[in-house]
Amino acid sequence: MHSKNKHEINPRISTDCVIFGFDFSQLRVLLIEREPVQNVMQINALPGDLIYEDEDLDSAAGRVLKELTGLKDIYLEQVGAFGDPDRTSNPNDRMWVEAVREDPAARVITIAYYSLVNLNNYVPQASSFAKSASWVLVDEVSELAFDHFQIFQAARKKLKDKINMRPIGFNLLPEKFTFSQLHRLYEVILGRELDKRNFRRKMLKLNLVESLDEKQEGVPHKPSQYFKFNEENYSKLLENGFDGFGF
Amino acid sequence: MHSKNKHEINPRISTDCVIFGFDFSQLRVLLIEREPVQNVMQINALPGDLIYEDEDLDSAAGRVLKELTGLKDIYLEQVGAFGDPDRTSNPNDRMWVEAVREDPAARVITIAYYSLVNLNNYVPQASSFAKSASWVLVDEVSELAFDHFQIFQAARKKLKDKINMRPIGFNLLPEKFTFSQLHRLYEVILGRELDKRNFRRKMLKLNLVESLDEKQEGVPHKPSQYFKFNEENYSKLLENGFDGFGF
DNA sequence: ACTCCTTTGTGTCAAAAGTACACATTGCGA
DNA sequence: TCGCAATGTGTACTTTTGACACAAAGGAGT
Repeated sequence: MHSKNKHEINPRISTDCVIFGFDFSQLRVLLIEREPVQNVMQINALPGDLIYEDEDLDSAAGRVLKELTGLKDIYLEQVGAFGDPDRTSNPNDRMWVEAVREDPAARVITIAYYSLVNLNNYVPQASSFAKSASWVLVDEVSELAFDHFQIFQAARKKLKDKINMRPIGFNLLPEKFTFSQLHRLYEVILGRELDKRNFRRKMLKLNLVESLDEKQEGVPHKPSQYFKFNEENYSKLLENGFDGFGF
Repeated sequence: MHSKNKHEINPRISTDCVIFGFDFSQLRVLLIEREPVQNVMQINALPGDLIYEDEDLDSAAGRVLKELTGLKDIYLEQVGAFGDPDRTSNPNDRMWVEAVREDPAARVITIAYYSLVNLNNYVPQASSFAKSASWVLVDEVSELAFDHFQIFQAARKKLKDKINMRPIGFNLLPEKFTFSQLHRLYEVILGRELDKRNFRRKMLKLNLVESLDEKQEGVPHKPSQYFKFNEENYSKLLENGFDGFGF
């Protein structure tokens, strides 16, 4: 008749963060190694941990990320919930959970978040149960703990969809940047080449970047103009419901 | 050092379904009324309930939907996780939870799913703790239980984004349909008018619909041609990575 | 000072897609 | 047979896309 029945579960909720970092040449993702536990093979993992009782999901993700990697004030967006009952089927994962968790048998459902940041602005500092935290090239990510690889892939897809839906955010970009850097960003995320001239034309029409009276210096080639974002136009565009780039 | 600490939570996981139904003139959403509980004001809710221990999230959503409304075999897609700690702050909701749940104080985190179906193919049959289940016009949805209104809005936005990304699925459409019906579908979901001729041109170019040798009968005006979906072309399009309609 | 190297920055043209718009056709019903 | 209501169609114009190549700037090495 209603939900009072023996099937009710008693799960744990965790949150995992997929932080993409871009240094204007390559796309990386922030991974941790966990503190060693006897007999458990070292394997990379997304920064993630159980959430607290009175914490909303978004805050929990921010806190966990900070605790494990030192990164803070990052705008996180939800990827979704992941929670196969056999999420902890890998023996390594199970041993780790048994060593670390109060209730290792409990089922865990995780809410994943992602973000894209300027890699140079964030230097990860491992703490809590993270032994190390570092930026790994996305193309070199292989085995990850639990279902983290699946989560990583989902986040990557979401990032790709997103860049076509909304102009890339300010959080990512340095104060000033060159067009080539912006160009590379799009190529890396979309995973394909974009014609230089067509890219420039399209981007300029959006009026989201404007050129500064400043050029690169000390480069052994024609110096490029620096640009900055126009935050005002960006807000306007978002208000009016931006409908996609279509690169 | 690690996550063995008193903050760990002991939450419940539920799933809520936002099923949009279209009858080729209006867009509706499937809502239930819960069995009355003393002193609890009747209020609409999304069909949703706690999940079982060994159930993956997707299956749980399907099961819950079927239990409450009789609808089954509906392709559900995840909207996301919702779980403000004060989700049950409304007194009505709290009373209802106290009457119905084993552990009414437990925090609940819900994973929301959505779908779009042909309203005429699904006749809801309330059961379990649902007193009634019915299709409500989306524009007439007002107060809902818990954070269901927020979930509903998120799902609606997702649907809108989606229709621009992927051609509308077969699950929705009857065997045969007219172009006007298809046209109306897009208008209703996008919430704006689309030029009839341009819509037809664009849709035909996709090769997803083909005309049957059959016309409407008995209508007091020029009868329209019937069309059907071309499932083969649809699959092909999805494989090749369809990039959006842009209506 | 000259040459080389590397990266920047720019324009055009043809094809495709988008947008706006009006009128004849069909079949029923009165 | 006239009216009504919805279907179905084409064209002209504008905008966007996509492909494509070469001169310009500045440092580095000789």
